[in-house]
This record gives sequence, C-alpha cells and structure tokens, in this order.
Amino acid sequence: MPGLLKLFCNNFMNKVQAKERIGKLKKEIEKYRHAYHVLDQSLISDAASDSLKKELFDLEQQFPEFITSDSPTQRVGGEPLKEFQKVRHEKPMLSFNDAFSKEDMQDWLERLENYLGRKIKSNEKTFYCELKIDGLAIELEYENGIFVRGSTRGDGLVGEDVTQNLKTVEAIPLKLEVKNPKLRVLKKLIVRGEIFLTKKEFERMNKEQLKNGGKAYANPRNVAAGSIRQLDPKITSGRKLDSFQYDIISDLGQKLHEEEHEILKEIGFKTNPKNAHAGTLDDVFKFHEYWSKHRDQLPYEVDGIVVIVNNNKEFDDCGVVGKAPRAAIAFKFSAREATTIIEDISVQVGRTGVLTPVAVLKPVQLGGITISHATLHNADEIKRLDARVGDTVIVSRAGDVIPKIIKALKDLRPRAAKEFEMPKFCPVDGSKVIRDGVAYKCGNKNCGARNREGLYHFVSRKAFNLEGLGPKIIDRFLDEGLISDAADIFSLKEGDIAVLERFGEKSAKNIVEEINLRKKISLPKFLYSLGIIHVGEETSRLLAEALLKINPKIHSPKEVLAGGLKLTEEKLFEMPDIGPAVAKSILEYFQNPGHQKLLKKFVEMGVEMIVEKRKAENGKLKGLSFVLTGSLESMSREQAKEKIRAFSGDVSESVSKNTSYVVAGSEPGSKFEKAKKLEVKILDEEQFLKMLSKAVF
DNA sequence: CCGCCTCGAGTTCT
DNA sequence: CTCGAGGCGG
Repeated sequence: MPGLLKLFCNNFMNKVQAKERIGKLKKEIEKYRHAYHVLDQSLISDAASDSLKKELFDLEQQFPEFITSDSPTQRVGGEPLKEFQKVRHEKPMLSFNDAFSKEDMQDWLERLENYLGRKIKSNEKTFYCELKIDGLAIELEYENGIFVRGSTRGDGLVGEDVTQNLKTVEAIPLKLEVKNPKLRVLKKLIVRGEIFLTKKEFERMNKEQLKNGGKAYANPRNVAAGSIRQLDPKITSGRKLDSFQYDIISDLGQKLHEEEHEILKEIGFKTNPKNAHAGTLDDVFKFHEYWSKHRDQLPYEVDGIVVIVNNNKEFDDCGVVGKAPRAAIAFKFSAREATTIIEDISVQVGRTGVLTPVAVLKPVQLGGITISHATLHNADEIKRLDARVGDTVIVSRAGDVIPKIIKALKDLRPRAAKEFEMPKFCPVDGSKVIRDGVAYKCGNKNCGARNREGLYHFVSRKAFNLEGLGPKIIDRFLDEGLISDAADIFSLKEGDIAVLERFGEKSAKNIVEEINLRKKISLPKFLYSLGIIHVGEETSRLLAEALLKINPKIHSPKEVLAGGLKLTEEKLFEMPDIGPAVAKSILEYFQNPGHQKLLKKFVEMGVEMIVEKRKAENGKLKGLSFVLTGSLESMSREQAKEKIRAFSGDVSESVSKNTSYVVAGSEPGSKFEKAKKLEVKILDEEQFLKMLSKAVF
C-alpha cells in the first residue's frame, strides 16, 4: 500500500490528513443533506449518512481547530422552499443529539449532571422514553380550540406554512374537545408532533407508483416529507398520512413532560401509547432493547428512542447546546448500515480453485457485532462497485447476518487509490490464474489451497461430520505433515497427536475416538464428502441412486470406484437434474488416477458404507414439496428434513410456486415473505407436527 | 432460445 | 443468505 494510503487507514491521522478528510466529509455530507432536505431525494440511507457524520464529529473532537460554523455537525434541519409562506416559530424547533451506545448514554447523563452541578432528581419517572418515529416534525397552532396553522420545522427558526396539507391528515384534530375547565380558557395552544407514513401505506403507494411506471420511493419519511410539501392539497389527501403529537409549547402548568402527553390525549390529539416513563438508565436501556428487537412489528418505521428528562423545570434548567436541548437525547437503534474504510483486498482460494476477493475493513460496529471482513464475490462485483483499497464504503448485513458492501463513496476516495486487479498468479502456490466465466481459478488442480479446503469440506457437518476436527486443527495436522489427504485422517494415532504442542492425551484420544466412530457412513454422505464439482447434497443422493442401479449392494469405497468407472453419460442422464455439465464432472472425477488411489486408500483405512434402510416408496407425503425456514422447537432442521423424506416428501431450499408447504419456525427468514407473496401454504410447527403424525398411518 | 426452478458454493461472527 | 449457473420445459 502506498504510504499516504496506509496512513488514511490508520486510526491516527496527522493534522494535514485530518484537515483534508474533514473537508471531504463535509462536502459529501452536504451533498446528501441538500438532496435529502431540499430536493426530497435520498441518495444514501440515513444510517450511512449518520455514520459519516459520526466520523466527522469524532475527527472534529480530535482536531477542534478545524470546526467551522458551516460544518454539518453544527446545524440541523433544512431550508424552506420558496413556494410556501414562512412561519417563524415562537420557540425554536430543536432537534436531538444522538447516542449510539449505552456508554454514550452514560456520558450524556454525566454531562448533564456536571452542567447542572447536581444529580438529576431520581424517582420512577426520572425519564420519559418515546419511540423515535421516522417522519418529519410539525408544529400545530390552535386558536380557541380551532386549528389555524401548521408548519414544518424548516431550519428550526423559520418553517413553511403547510396548513392546507395538514388539514387532510385525519389524525390531526381540526377542533379540540376541551372539557377540562382549567384548559378551557386557553386562547392559543401550540403543540408539536410527528407526521409519518405507515409501512402499509408506504407499500401501497410504492406498488401504485411502480404500476404507473414510476420509480420506487426510497423510504416512508421521504414520501411523508414530499407529501406534506405538495402544493396541491388534493395530492396530500390521497396519501394517508398519520400523526402523533408529543409536545406542548404553551404553558398549561404541566410539571412533567409525561403530563403533556396525557393532556394531548385528553383534548383529542393522537399520542403514541408505546411511550413510557423510566426510573433509571437501566430502565431506559430495557425500553431501548425491547423496541430494538420488536421494531419490525410496529406499523411505522422507528430509528431509535428519544429519552427526555421528565421534570420540565429541570429540563429547562439544562438549557440548549447548539441546536439541541441538553436534557433530551436520541438513543438510536443499532444501524442496519454503516460506513467504514477498505484497508486491503485479500484474495482467497476455495475448494474449487476459484479466487475470491475479500475486503479487509477497518472494524466497524453494525447490528451489535464488529465487522472486519466482507466478501467482494468476484472481479465483476468489484468492478460494479468500483471498490478500491482506501475507499470509504457503506456496509450492511444481508439478511441481517452476512456483511455486504453496498456502495463505495467515490468522492471520499484518496487520490492514490488504484483499481483492484485480480492477481495473475495464485496467491497460494503461484500457479498461473485462468479465467472461467466470471470466476478466476488457480490453474493447478492440486493447488495446496484446494486440498486444504477440500479437507475442510470432508470433515464438515454435512459430510463426515467429524466434530472437534475443524479447519484450525486440519491446518495443524497438514502443516505438521501428519496428513496429506482425506484418507490419512483415518490413520491418525493418539501418539502422533499427543506429541504436538497444545494437544493433550485427552484431546488426542477424543479426536481418534471421534474418527473411528465416523468410519461408517451412508453412501450419499460419502459421495458428498468427496467434493466432486457440481455434486452437492442433492446431487449426491442422485449419484448414489445411479451407483446402486449398477450394484445394489455397495459396502465399500472400492465398490464405489468400480461403480463409478462403469458410469456413462447415458446412465447419468437417466437421473433427473443431471445434465451434461454435472455428468462430465462426475465422470472426470472417477477417471482421475489420484481419486482412484484415494478411494482405494479409504478401503485400507476401514471406511465402510452403511446400507440404508429402504425408504417407503409411497409415503403419505409423496408428491409434496416442503421448504423449511426459521428454527423449530421440537427438532433440528436436519431431523425435520429426514422425517419429511422418510414419508417420501421432497425438501427444497428455495420457495417457488411448486412448493406445497413452507414450514415456518420461529424467526423465519426471507423464504417466509416469499411464501406469502407466492401464496404458498404456510405451516407453523404445530400444524407441521400434526401432518407428520397423520402421515404415520 | 428464454425463463423459471433448483442446486451448489462461498461467506461472517459469536 | 445470495448469487451464479445447470437443467429442463415451453
């Protein structure tokens, strides 16, 4: 890596670099801000933009001399459009500072108490927690109980008059029902709240938009913002906006912020029933954790909670810092996206010899875990992303699990960043690299990496299932010269292992016992473990059938070899789902002298095939295909698969309209959504078990 | 030949 | 989980 580039990746920057980075970040954030607030376009997600702001904020803390008044960290809100009447807010509409962790929250409370010079008064209602809905803030004015004016936040001081549009929102009362005589005298009332779009309405609008040939909207908030600033109120009324109010600006003698919610509700406003008070920060954390987990069940988008010092007097005493009140903070949910920097791109060689580029990332917190690597799949993907070492990138977790690079932010690219090139020679053994479709492969069929990865595959759960013999240990044995191929595993002796460093007699004994236990294996699993290209779990089963047609009694690897040599294209084509490519790969495998030798060696080592009991040919589930998603309570997924197959049912990994049933356990994944979309019947665990029990008879 | 349905293969972190 | 690609039906 060139020197400058390297420094960019380090945590510590010198002044010159920090200044440059700060400048670039400011420009980039400003670009997104302008697009978002002024043009109602969402170029990147809020989470990604927040992540950039956080980096800028941290850098500015480190180098305060570079803080300028035009920095995005020093401002909030947007600019009013020319078309609307301006409204000057009686009291500025503030925003909130953000916290991203429990530590941030503890720091916040500490800062608060330092500022006050005393502890916050603590009781069971110390704080008030509100769900932070992803919408836009509005102010509503009532005179003698009649709605007279509504406005957006704008820049906090001056907003836009959107009264006509707000009148179309049914959640906003046009006339207040003030029964309480204490409140009745009220001539003027100013309240504030949030305008938002429910997820359902957002989906409906998106569907309609797509039907009319338009582009899908980015997120509900954008649509809400766009809707409320329509010049034609009719358009607004066609969109079913919703609203909660959460703040009373007028003085009605309220002592706690919480009381404002009660009053709002009493006089006819819609308030969020999920909001709750909390006694301690720990209670706040519980509220945060609960909704962080359950936010998908809410009918609207939330991106965190707002925590407010409940006592209004104390709240006011804390004052304002910048454009946010000190005594309130937005405690964000862990983002689904973040930005970080590609420190390096390494290249791995897999079992099939394919070279896979992997981005080495500057570690970043995302959804509760630290991400340090993300696959870039192949050269085409890198080209598509135009991702380079040194680039700032947006990462997310696909299906909330696997890290994925969404986008490279090219304007933040250091000048020295060069385009990535696939190595010409294999990083493991130096052989020439050849191109095969989108993939690049190591030209050497016996490349060390292939052998190594092949061994990982051999011991894996779906193959020989040698527990306690994972990749790390395979590596040790290979490097110590104890094994060189899969068959060698079965000749391992306790004595050989126990002499190695960090291995005791006990663990050596365990490993050898495990190996002996697994010498007997079913034919499909044995075939799968060989790692024949294109032969996975499913095709192994088919291949086993094809071999059993030649010789119905296969007990030893030797008979597997004999059968394999008798296979022909024609015989393989008889099997469904085996075509030219797969057949060629299978035939080539058995022709290879090295593989023949390996199969014979397995015989010497005492590997044997279990003859499986004949499966019921006409079980009750024959002709039905199942897809499993989520986890079941009463059995593992493997067990469920076996049960279905035992009754002649089919198990598949992907949902289509041919799927008979989707069995959904707890926390189902995307297959559940797809099933709903395709209107495939969905079974819960109970129904599934019932079906199995019926199938017995 | 095209488009759908599946399967295979690779991947991350606790 | 997702992507790519093999198999197969239309």
